[in-house]
Amino acid sequence: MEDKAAIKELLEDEENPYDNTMGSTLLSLSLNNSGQPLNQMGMLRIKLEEAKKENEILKAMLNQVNQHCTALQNRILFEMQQHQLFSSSPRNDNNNHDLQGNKQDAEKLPMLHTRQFLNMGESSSILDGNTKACAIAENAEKKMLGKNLACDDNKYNVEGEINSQITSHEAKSTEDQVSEVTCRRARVSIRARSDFSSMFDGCQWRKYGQKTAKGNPCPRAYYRCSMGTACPVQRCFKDETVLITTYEGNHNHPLPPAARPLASSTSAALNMFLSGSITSSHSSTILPNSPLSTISPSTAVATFSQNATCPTVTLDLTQPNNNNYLQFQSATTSSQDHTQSFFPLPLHGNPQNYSEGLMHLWSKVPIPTMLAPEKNLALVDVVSEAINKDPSLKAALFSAISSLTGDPDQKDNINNISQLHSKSSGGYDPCSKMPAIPPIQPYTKLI
DNA sequence: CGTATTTGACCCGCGC
DNA sequence: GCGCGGGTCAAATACG
Repeated sequence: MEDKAAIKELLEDEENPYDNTMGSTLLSLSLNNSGQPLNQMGMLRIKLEEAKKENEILKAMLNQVNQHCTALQNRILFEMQQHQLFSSSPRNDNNNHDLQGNKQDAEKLPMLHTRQFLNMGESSSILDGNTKACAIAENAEKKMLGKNLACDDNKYNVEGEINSQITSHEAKSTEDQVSEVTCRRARVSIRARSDFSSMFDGCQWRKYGQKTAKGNPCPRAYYRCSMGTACPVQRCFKDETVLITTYEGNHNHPLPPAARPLASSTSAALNMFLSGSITSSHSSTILPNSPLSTISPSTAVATFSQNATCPTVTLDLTQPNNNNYLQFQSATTSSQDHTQSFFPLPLHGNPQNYSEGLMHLWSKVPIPTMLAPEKNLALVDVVSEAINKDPSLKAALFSAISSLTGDPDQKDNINNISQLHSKSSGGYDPCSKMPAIPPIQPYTKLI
């Protein structure tokens, strides 16, 4: 019994890496079991190893589930859009080729941002706060790709990979490393009209400063994500008539459902940009089979800028839009150190979980009833109503989900979702639709 | 009383 | 080298 209790205690410590009591536990074991310390210690070590392996397996399973979830969200969105194109456009036959391509594109996209999401709890905690490691890894990546990309700590999935990048780089000259230390994390900037002084995106933010930028009467507020201990993600608001929200860094904790879609969309854009899919040399649409090829150009643009310090994606949602995609144009400015690219990017995620801020994104979806900004949240109801009214759409969704998950019960889930929102089609109540946010962990000040 | 926000001071990178 | 401005710190204050 005593051994079992000791093993249990050890396993509990293993499950809670932040509880640094392992040393004292081992010490007490060696004292309490002085009669047969070696045998029992050996057994405990074996069981500890087994527990570690099981933990790794569970982590991998969790990652896989997350990946499927994101892929599913994209697939649903794509199927809905495909259905809309087929039902509304007289040129359906001519678009088949495009749509096939779009399907492929839509299936590729989850790979990008899902990878970034999975990285959040793994690589960012290693790299964040270690600018040198970031710069070193970045340089190795630059060499590998042969492109002059800015720093992106999102690309390094495992610690071993990071270490190998660092090791391979150690032969570099010191002055190169110094020049790379100035590299900063990639940023995503979102411009949206809002009556609110901040943007509800599903995360908890703690304000730590405010400055009045020169030439701008409106102050700029600085926030840090307070959902995880020392989460490196930061953002600032430029509180104008158009709310500008800039994000920097990666979360080092699991995101709440409401925060995933927005982060997913923006990270996908960043990944496309940083992986070299978009360069300043592009002068036309990168995804030739995108729905954009059949739709007139949109005026909602996302600007990719790669200045001297960090790459930035700016999603401008202040312009009227007429399709499901943000229009990323591709252009090169006259400035040598500031190139811009524009690119079509599908919006990801489940509108059910979208918060107010993300509804600015969804307000750009070309659904006639979504014209009034104050009715942005009604999109959820519109979608659910569409699912309810159109059996073919529901069947398409079911087919898409089943093909991904192999779970026939997903049909019930679709029904549940659509029924849920058909019931809530009354007044607009942002609070009631705000997703549940996990308890906030105590704020830890960054050093 | 604990937590969040405010706000002036400070640090540091960058341009001239 | 110096000044400017963006970003951060931390004490004071507000709030629940």
